Amino acid sequence: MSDDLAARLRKQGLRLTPQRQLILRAVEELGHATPDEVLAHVRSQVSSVNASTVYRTLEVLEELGLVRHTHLSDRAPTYHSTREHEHVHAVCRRCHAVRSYDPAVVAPLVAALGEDGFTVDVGHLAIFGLCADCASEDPRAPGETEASSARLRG
Amino acid sequence: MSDDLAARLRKQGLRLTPQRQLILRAVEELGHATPDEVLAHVRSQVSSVNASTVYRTLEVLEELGLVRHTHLSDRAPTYHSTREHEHVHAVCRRCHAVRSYDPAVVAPLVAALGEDGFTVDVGHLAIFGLCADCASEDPRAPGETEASSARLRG
DNA sequence: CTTCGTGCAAAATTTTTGCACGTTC
DNA sequence: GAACGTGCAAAAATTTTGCACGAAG
Repeated sequence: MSDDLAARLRKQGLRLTPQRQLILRAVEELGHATPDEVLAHVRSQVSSVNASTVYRTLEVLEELGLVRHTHLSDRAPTYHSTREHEHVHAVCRRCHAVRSYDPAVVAPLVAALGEDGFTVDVGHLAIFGLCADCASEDPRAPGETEASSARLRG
Repeated sequence: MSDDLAARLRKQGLRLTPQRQLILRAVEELGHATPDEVLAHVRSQVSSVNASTVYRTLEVLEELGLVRHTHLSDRAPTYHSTREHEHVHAVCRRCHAVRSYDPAVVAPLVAALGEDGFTVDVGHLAIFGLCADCASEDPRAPGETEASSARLRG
């Protein structure tokens, strides 16, 4: 974990700093978090950490292979630790719940595109749709988007 | 097509305007385009179209079901026409080429999550990875991100 | 003529960048 | 002590919003 961070940084001639440790830990603790959320989390522990440091650090951590990002919303990217087992994300458009699935669910997909020479980045996959709860609660016509439902609600 | 637009607009009490026609046509002609690209395309034909109109119109068109968006890059969303057959997008991290696949490739995935009550929005799916050309041209260690390769290159 | 849509300008977000200073190795 | 990292402030880039005027039905 943190040893991992220190080791990987050293191997690249980069330095171990409190910010880098805090930001990595924040990602691990939050599970899935946007740069903004990471910043807030880190700041709740230490006051003076800058947004630009978060952006720069998340980039470094991703290069080191310690975190990854996916797009779990139409907005900011969300980062997660690579210490978790690799997983596929499914996001409910309605309630925004995120469920993780075993990569096995996309094995056939990986195989199919693989025959075409395409190597799927499974960890980056974000699958949007409607979760069981939301589907039963309040069925809507298919094809509706988050935007449209927001507008119809508003 | 445009008739479709007129009809759907009318049904919602919305109005048919030249901007809406142009923007829809731009999306159809471009295949996959960001709001910015749509704006540029429209402006190449008619001078005075505003960015905010593009944003607002893409939202309306999506509500009408005439266009959809996915996230084919880490940045802006990209819109495509729903007149095309529904398809799954695979984007190469390296060369940014976008290939469309038949939804059949994700049928097992849809089935798997379906058993869990999750309804997959196939049209929104964006699969990242490495295409055949790029994989053979210049193999890299697995786990590398676009950011890291950019940095290593830079 | 009534309602809706657009352009414009300003604001709000989110992310990036340059630079001087402080820290790590 | 040399190189790297951070905070800060400013700049970019992207998207949203309020409003008055023009256009569609």
